Amino acid sequence: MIEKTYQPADIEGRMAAAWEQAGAFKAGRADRIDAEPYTIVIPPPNVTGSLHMGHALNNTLQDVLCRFERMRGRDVLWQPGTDHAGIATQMVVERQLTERQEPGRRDMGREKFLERVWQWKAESGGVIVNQLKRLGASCDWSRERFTMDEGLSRAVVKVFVQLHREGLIYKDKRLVNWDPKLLTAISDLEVQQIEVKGSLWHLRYPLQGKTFDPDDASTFIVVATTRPETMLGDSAVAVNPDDERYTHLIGKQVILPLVGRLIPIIADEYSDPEKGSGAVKITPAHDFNDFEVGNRHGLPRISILDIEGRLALEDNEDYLRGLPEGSAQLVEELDGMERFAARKSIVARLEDFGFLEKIEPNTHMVPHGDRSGVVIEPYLTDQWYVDAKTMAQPAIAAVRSGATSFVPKNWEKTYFEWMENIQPWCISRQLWWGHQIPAWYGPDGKVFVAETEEEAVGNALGYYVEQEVITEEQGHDMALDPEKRAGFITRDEDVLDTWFSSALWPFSTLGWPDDATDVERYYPTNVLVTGFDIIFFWVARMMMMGMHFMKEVPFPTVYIHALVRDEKGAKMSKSKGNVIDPLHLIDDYGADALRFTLAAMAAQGRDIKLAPQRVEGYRNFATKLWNACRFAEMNECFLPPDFDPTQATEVVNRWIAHETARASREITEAIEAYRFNDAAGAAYRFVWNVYCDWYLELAKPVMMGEDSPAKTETRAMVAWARDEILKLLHPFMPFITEELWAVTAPRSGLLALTPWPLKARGLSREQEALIIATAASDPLAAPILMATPEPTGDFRDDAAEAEIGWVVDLVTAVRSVRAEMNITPSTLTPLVLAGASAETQARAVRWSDVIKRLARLGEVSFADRAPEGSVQLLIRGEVAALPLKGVIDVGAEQARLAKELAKAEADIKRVDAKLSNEKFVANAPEEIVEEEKEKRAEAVARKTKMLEAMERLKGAV
RNA sequence: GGGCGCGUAGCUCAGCGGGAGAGCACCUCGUUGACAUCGAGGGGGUCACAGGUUCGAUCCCUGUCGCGCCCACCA
Repeated sequence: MIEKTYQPADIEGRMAAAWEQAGAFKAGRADRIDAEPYTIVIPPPNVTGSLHMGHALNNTLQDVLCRFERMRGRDVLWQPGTDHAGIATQMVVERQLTERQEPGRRDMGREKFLERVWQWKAESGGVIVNQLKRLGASCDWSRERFTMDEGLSRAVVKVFVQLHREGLIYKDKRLVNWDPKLLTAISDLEVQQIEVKGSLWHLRYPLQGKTFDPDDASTFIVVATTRPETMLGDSAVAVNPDDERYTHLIGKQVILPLVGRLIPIIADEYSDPEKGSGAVKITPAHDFNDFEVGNRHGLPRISILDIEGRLALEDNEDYLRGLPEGSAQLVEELDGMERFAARKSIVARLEDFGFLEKIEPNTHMVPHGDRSGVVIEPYLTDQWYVDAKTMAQPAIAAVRSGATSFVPKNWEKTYFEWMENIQPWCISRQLWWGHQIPAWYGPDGKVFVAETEEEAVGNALGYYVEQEVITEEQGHDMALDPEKRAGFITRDEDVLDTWFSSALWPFSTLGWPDDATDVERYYPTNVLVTGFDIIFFWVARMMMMGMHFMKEVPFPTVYIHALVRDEKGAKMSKSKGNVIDPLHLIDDYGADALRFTLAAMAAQGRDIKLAPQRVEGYRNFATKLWNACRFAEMNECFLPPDFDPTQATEVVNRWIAHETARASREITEAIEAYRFNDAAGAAYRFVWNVYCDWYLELAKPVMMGEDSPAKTETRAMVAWARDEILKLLHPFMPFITEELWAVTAPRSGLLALTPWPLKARGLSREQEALIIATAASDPLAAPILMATPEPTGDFRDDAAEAEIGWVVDLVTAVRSVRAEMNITPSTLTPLVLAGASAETQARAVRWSDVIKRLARLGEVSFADRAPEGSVQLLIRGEVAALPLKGVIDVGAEQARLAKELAKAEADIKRVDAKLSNEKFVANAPEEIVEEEKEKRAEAVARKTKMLEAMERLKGAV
């Protein structure tokens, strides 16, 4: 029994439980052991995450594909899991500690802190998973993984060690993007360039050997900078070798103001005569470009900041080296000063001594940490890097060759652009939460990388024994006792970038490197579904790692979907307060409505501007479906087990079978091509505008009538088409369809596991017959293929389409004219078919009940000519007349006819213009020309009928 | 500075070489036996602008204007 009203919240919980209980989404089910696998790995959401609109879209699309392929009999593995999200998670837990006024991370110590994070994960890490379940995601939840699982951690270590051995991971001291708030290095991708209104300070650097005079430009050189505080670390001034203003100064020295250090004026192409003063200060330790210049000229790197971005001058050997007497005072005054305060202070001092020439307003891009939001400091440290340039080569080639392709294709350009200009990937992070780098150091800083501590320590001790740093006996003791080697062999404290483990996701989740069984069966995956915002972060890196370790692309297709924005097109963000919470939408309208909305809007573009009203509209669609099923139930529509829709005899039934097959094909082809919006649109139109608006209405008179073979057949067909609809909609609206599936008939299994409409699989008649025959003799395949008897005949029926088309046209035209003429619904108007063909007359008789009901007609009769004073309609070339003498306003009808006539004449004129154009006739394809000729004939006929109608109307006056 | 994309009905968006579509909103009518979360009918668009290609352009090409996004170390 179907409930009277559709209440999503009620059924969603029940259906989710039913799927869970049946193990419906488990990969490798016994009944599919011989089936072809279909694999998708979920883009793992952060454990700290909660479902936002992007997740909702992303997972809806994946779920549509998975449910679709599952119904087509594939062994679907949708691999779920979450990402440990290093920085984000650590921040969450640290915030929690602060809120609870507990000791901070550093006070607590690494081990304790990590315990706390795991504890937090156990308590709160499951939130997003449950939210995905609410959305209806048909993942194999029994296989849920986490990037810091034991198995995945082993994969990380193995990959690190192997890449290190191959020289593709190395340690290097160079400038990194340093986050002075989070106190860690971050990768280029985690840096956001933000436009900032700042200043350009022009500073005077006195030339050595001249007496500095602010009013005498020959005594100094002007450099322009946006970061005056870094001048403390300057080690040169660069000018362009071709810049004639400065050529005479090349090789001379300047005295660094305030500091007193002598630094050279060098010639370097980097200096752009157009920019600033044409002379630029070089600070190799605090600027990426200057670093390069410094390397070219062998300049010292003078780092003047500490990890928190404060001036660090005292005890700073690099800074103090070569400074004149008397510089101690400055060091004392400035040491420990925060960088922006230092900027002010230094500018003030420069101004005091006349070293500041001018300040110009200057808007420029300033790097910010995407997590911390603070200004990133280029900072000189030791970090681990992946040789991304080398690893990118096979990944680029794979896309070039088409082994992997992007949908839509234009994203490949973005991919190539980035991959071909890729920089070394900084993978070490000064955090605690993450995969600790498997590297150990000896007392001289030598690195030992190995998969286990045991191995690394063994190697290290062996080495130091050999080097006679320690005795064999000492080495033996240290090998056995961690305490004894403490301080001698130490492990690298740092952890890896979160994306390092994510890059392995397509194979690490399948058991690599421990167990190859699932890797063999499910790798490579079939498609990756994701947003363009993580092409670089994730897709590119999976391609690199997949190519390197699996020697095969991780996925042949990357489907890039849009980003969800708010109604005005702004990116949703908490700070803007424009976030639409998908869970609220689910509460208000149901998960099915939300899913359908997202699928319907998933046209391949850049972004989706979501208006909540859309969701309401699709909730109404679900209600419509619900009520259509109730209607079938009320009319005792059941599907007999041996029913064959292709063998129907009633025209209306043949017609709906034909239309259903057409819709199935459309939907199937659209999903196969990742045109989710087309698939959803086709389903929507079929269910509402074909099945509900016409088929059920046309079927009503038969179903309300006496029992008859026609009634029996119609009941069966109503049920058959309904079942097909439930199948076709299931990938988009799994909950409501599963519920309706269960309550509309006794079923042997879940809709989620029911075969997709077979005719829609694009198989030939012979192939289908073969499958059906195989299924009959193969018990394993039976549950999949035999659940529904498959049709034996052909669905296509042009005659039925023509006949129902006539009915639809007639009813629509009559309704339209009735509305225009303001005829009240209670007035039943007679219908006279004038000069109707035998075929039309037969149709009119067959459909008399229906057209009377739907068009509010009285008697239906035939005549040679339309009665005088009647409204005359043209239905498929023949006249249908409504004798409304006295009822209608003749003037209005005249106007209506005149309008129709004018339209017909305009049509003729337009077509004639084409057909009389020799070039058109000569150049246009034949079928187009034929089409135009047909149009002309039709328009001429229409014109004739209109003229006649006007004559008849005159007669009435 | 490079790259990508968008400007189609009041709003949100499809379409993309042969007379423009949907949902919502709007107007009129409707308690007809699944559904008022509904039904019937209707109004509303020189498809940003200007050139070009073509027999034919909303669709292809070029340019202009407006908007958005991504990448980039430019003082």
